[in-house]
Amino acid sequence: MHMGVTIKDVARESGCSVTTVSFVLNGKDKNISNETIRRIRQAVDKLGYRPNRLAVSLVTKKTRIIGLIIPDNCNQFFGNVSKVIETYAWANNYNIIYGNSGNDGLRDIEYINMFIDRRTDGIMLVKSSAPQQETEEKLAQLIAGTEIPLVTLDRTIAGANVSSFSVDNRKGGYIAARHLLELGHRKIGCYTGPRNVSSADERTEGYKAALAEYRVAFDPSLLFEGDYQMGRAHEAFLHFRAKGVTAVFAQNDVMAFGLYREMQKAGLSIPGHLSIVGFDDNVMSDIMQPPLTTVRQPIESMSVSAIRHLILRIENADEPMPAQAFCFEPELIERKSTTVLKSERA
Amino acid sequence: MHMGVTIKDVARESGCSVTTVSFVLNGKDKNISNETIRRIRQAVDKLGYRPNRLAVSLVTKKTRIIGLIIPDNCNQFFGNVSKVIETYAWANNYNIIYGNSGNDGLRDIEYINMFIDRRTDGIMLVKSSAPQQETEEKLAQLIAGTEIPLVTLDRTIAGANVSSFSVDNRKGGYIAARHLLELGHRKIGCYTGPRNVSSADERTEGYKAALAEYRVAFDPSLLFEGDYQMGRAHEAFLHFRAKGVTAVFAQNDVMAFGLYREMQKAGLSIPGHLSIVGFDDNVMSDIMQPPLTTVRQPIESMSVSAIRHLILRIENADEPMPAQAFCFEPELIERKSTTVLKSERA
DNA sequence: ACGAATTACTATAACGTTTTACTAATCATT
DNA sequence: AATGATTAGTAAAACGTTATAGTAATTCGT
Repeated sequence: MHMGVTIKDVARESGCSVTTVSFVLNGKDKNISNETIRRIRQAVDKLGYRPNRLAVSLVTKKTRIIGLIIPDNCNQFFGNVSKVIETYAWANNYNIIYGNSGNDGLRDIEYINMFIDRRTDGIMLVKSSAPQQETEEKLAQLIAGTEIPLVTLDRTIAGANVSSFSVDNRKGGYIAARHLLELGHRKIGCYTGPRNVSSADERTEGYKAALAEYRVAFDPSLLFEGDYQMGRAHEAFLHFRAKGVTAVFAQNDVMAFGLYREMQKAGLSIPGHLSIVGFDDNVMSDIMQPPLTTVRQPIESMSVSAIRHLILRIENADEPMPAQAFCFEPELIERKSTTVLKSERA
Repeated sequence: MHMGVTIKDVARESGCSVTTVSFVLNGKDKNISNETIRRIRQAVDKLGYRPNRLAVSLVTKKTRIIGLIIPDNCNQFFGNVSKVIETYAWANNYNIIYGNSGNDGLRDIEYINMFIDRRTDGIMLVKSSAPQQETEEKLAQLIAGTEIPLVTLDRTIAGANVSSFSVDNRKGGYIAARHLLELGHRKIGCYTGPRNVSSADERTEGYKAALAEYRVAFDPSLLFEGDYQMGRAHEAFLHFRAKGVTAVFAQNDVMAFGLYREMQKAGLSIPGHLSIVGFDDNVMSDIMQPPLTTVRQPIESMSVSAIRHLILRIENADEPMPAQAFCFEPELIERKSTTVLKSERA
């Protein structure tokens, strides 16, 4: 019970050396008599001894801690990622130290340094958006310079040799836009994530590809740069109204919800006045009025694959595995927020 | 740059003892000549030395890690709590190891033991619901037996002498029910959180108090026990329909959203056919159609107070502070999901 | 000019484990 | 009866820091 019980106390209580105690506690008891084992276990129970993990880590050079960086735990998507990762880690005897970067690239770097200082066994990074060129380079350098296994999730780092796990964003953008095109829309707004964030850029690429396939000229003024949050929804709404679009592809559900709010305030109906397709398949998207048509990311399997891979790398540090980009299939979930274009605009 | 740089290397490089290096690195350099300081800093830079936090913690007996337990990071409310806590901790040079208990009381205990083993400086606990009597007692015992400062957030532990931070749930339940009563409703369903979870029980208490004040007899069959998630929404909906209630107080927003979904599926309107008031003021509640009337919890200030208090306790471990229950004011946010009772039922 | 105080350091014990290399006793083999 | 293998342990070094108690040289007060 008492806090400061050390292995020495157990040794004293059971009348043998700390070496022996350590051996039986770690299952290396081939050469220890049953009687001694019994005495030691008894002493452990009596004193309520639990090994100090700091001391263990110091000598074994393994902490069984994984560092996790996400932009913002309030965001459903990242909250979900974080939960899946922690749960899988826990089941495999790892714990998670986590940090919110707030989409500040410098924070990514600070957290990674902290993880290095704390000797975490691995790092799982969901990179911040809004990266300055310089910061991004520093990040890549920092990663290259450490031996701690690191994998990225959702967003990739330009010019870093690490394994990444993300949905096929290009394809996701493509199927979102194609869906709208098939419904007859031609003036399709694109409410993007932050520029220079791989996921957003790729979704925009896919959007363009679909336009091209349908021989619709790409009009850059139909893009509106968001931040994957709801903050700029009002400006986005104004912009799209001014441009007279009949549909918009919002690059995540949260921004789509922002548009819902603005449409409602303005007394406009979805999909009557505007068709909307989102991205993520947020839990709320099915409950919204109307239910949101969206591109589903397989968050759970992506996250599990990522953490499983990371642990694999940690535990097989000897055999070199080349960095790989793991790509997951997006899926269009058709609900009620999109409809065929009416010939006369509302 | 190289990983295994230790303080000894710095000592060698700068031509002085490790003691001296340690002193200047920790600002205890009153008695160190400027020249030596300069040489040491230079060596540190050259070698890219960063102290091993495990070793530091082992000797200082401080990890600057705080353990956080929440039921489920996917839940907006807990996700928000977790983010606020981590951000405040980070700003004060603490890091967070966190765990999802999945509302399993045994996990709470396992996590706490892990935190003890890892010598976290403090523990912030959002207790799991669904506690068995026995588990709850074990938890209280475990907490009583450790010297690590611990505070609870949102939910309190029966019979444990720890500081708690939560909204005045009783009052919250009261104002929710009173609002409905003022609108003329008399058959008011109560979609509760899990029984034996303090927050839920107290909200129900408040609901009863309001009924009493309006001289409406309390009917236990108007309660339906939920789990703060959306899972049982369908049964809840059926139950309330069968009972012919004209309004329901859902003890959190997520369950209210579940009701939204069911109402919509059934082609029924809110608040036309049913008035609903939620609890939490989830970010989505303003965006739902209709916007949800709900009882706001001041999540941010609750969480900040809790973590601030925890850190205070950690850093003033000597002066004994008695356990206190900190209570925060709920606030009714009136939106569009409630309306006056029409004399003829829909 | 002498002891006391100050300055600029350092050797070493601790923190709580794991692990390597060793010992001493018993057992089996020829 | 001597040799080798096995059994049942232990002493001590190592992990990378901090912190205590010290030393030797200089400065100061009177």
